[in-house]
Amino acid sequence: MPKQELVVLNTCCTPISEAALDPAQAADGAAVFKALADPIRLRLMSIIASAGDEVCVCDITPNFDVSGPTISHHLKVLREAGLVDCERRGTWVYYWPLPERLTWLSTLLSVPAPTAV
Amino acid sequence: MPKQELVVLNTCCTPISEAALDPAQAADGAAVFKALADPIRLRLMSIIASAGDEVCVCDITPNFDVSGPTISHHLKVLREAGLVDCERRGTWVYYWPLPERLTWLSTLLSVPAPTAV
DNA sequence: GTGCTGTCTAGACGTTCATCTAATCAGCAA
DNA sequence: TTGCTGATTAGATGAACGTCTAGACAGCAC
Repeated sequence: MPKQELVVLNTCCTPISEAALDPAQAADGAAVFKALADPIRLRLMSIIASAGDEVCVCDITPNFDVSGPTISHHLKVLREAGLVDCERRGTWVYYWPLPERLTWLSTLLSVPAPTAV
Repeated sequence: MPKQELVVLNTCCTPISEAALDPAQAADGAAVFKALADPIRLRLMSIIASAGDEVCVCDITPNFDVSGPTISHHLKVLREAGLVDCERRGTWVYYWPLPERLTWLSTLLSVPAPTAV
């Protein structure tokens, strides 16, 4: 696989309900959300993330009604967003999740328990 | 690890790392992520969510380099995604967050274990 | 009423995106 | 080598998106 250009990985870990983002943080976050802002990609991500193991592209594609190249394109978007990674082994290519990214987004959106104010 | 203290509220609340989404769930989720997939909207959301109170549009707009109508358009997108709501009072319009939506997304993306594997 | 301010709506314009087909690359087996 | 399969890349096309200007609307003050 060619080297992929990842968006800035770390930095922001304060929930948006606690502090507003500066423009650069917002750009980073929006870029990752954009990767999840497509029904097919979100479903791809959920399939890979829930597998508990790596998943072969050959097992993914039949679940969708779009062409193989389209799936490949969406997987590339997820890859470039740092949400998944992949490796070719022989004939097949396997994908697995990079959970740090999901955790980061989850933290970003988390809201303190709505207990007493 | 300490159980994540995120409030599980409504409808879809199984993290994608536990179960894959069906197409309908993916479409719902993607629609909300799309609302956050723009730098200006994500920053708007963070300003409103972090305010701890409602925010006047007149206090929001000066923070951005785009025109008033553009801000208005983005606020409408956030509104239609169920992320914020607003009310006109006299001359000014005030926005506040709807935290259930954020909680839902946060839960969706949460990763159960610190991924020891 | 007139005038002013704050916000939203309408329409246009250029860019970005999702999708397809066709072609290419990677690996395996005669 | 040739042939076949799985996956990605390249290029084209139509739809969706972000932004703008101009105009409309809501409310307040005079």
